Amino acid sequence: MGVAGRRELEEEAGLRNVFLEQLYTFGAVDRDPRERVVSVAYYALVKLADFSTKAATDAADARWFPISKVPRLAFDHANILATALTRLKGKVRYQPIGFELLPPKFTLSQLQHLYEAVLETNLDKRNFRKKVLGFDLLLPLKETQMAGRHRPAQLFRFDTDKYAKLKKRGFNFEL
Amino acid sequence: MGVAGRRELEEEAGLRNVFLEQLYTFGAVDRDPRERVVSVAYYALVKLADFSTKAATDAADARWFPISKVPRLAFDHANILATALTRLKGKVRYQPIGFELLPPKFTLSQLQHLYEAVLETNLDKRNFRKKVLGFDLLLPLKETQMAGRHRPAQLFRFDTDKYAKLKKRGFNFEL
DNA sequence: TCAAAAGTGTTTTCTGTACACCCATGC
DNA sequence: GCATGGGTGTACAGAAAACACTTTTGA
Repeated sequence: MGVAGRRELEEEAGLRNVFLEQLYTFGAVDRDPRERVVSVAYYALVKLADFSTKAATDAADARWFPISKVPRLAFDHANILATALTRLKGKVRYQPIGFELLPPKFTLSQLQHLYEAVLETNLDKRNFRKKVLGFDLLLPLKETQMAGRHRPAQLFRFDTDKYAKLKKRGFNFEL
Repeated sequence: MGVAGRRELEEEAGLRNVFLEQLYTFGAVDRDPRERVVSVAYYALVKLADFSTKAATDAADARWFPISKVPRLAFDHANILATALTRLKGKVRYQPIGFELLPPKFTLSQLQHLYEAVLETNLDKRNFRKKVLGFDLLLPLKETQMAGRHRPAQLFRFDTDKYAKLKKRGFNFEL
């Protein structure tokens, strides 16, 4: 499923291997029922780095907005966006999709900031680390990341194989 | 949304006021792509009592199966059913949809059996009652139900108004 | 009086949350 | 040496889980 959407994304925006999920199918009831438009909406999670390089050049009219600054949208598009955000907030709590939005190597702080942004809350650093490391899905690398004049941060990568196995066994992640 | 599906249900099966939710939109990729069939699937929760009376007469070819005994289904229908079951199991945990499947007056044991069936587990009687009554969404009636040679059971009804209000405030139910 | 389901509290374990200080680095 | 974000452990409270006996009825 979502094959067409995936191909679209790939051809139009040059993005592959992104998290892509069907959102909802919207039927515009308020228009002429004989000429009814039905939109099967998908949403994707795209790393900002990927987007700004490849996609920005290929799909010239695509743009990037912070949630708080999205302009007025045509038709029911605002509604669709709202649906997507609600879904994302719900989904992020029991499925570790946060990792889709980070580069392959990332620090725990980056991950935390991401979750804080999506959930629109603040999280306790120690508790966050405790919990997320407790899932045993993050592999510490031998590298660190130096960014600014402070202690370098440990880099991790997400263990997709392990995650796939646990998911098959009906494992439950709750952040 | 789901207006058409609701009308269908009402006209074809004579069922109204049932819980109806969009499930997923299935595109049959494996058929000829130019003559592609796209199915927007919905699922509904129907009280067995309603179904066997009204619906059974109107929609003559509709039948009722226990999950374990559903016959082989055509096309991708088995896949659709599996999707619905997964969704139901997930949904039942944070939204009290169990009540949709019971008559207006019901006992706590009935409710518990329902949850056990859907979740495919056993639940502790005392813990279940404690939790479910803790939500303060069940109103005890002055009636009891006698069914068999044992102590009669207290009947309850679900407080839909209160639920609607709590839901608006972003309340979180977790069973 | 027996079988069968209804009903009821307490203890223990686990999970979530709050909270403060040292560390490594660049300037 | 100081500013900045990285990194760590413990104590407390509330939630979840385990657990066994009495009650009411029909036969």
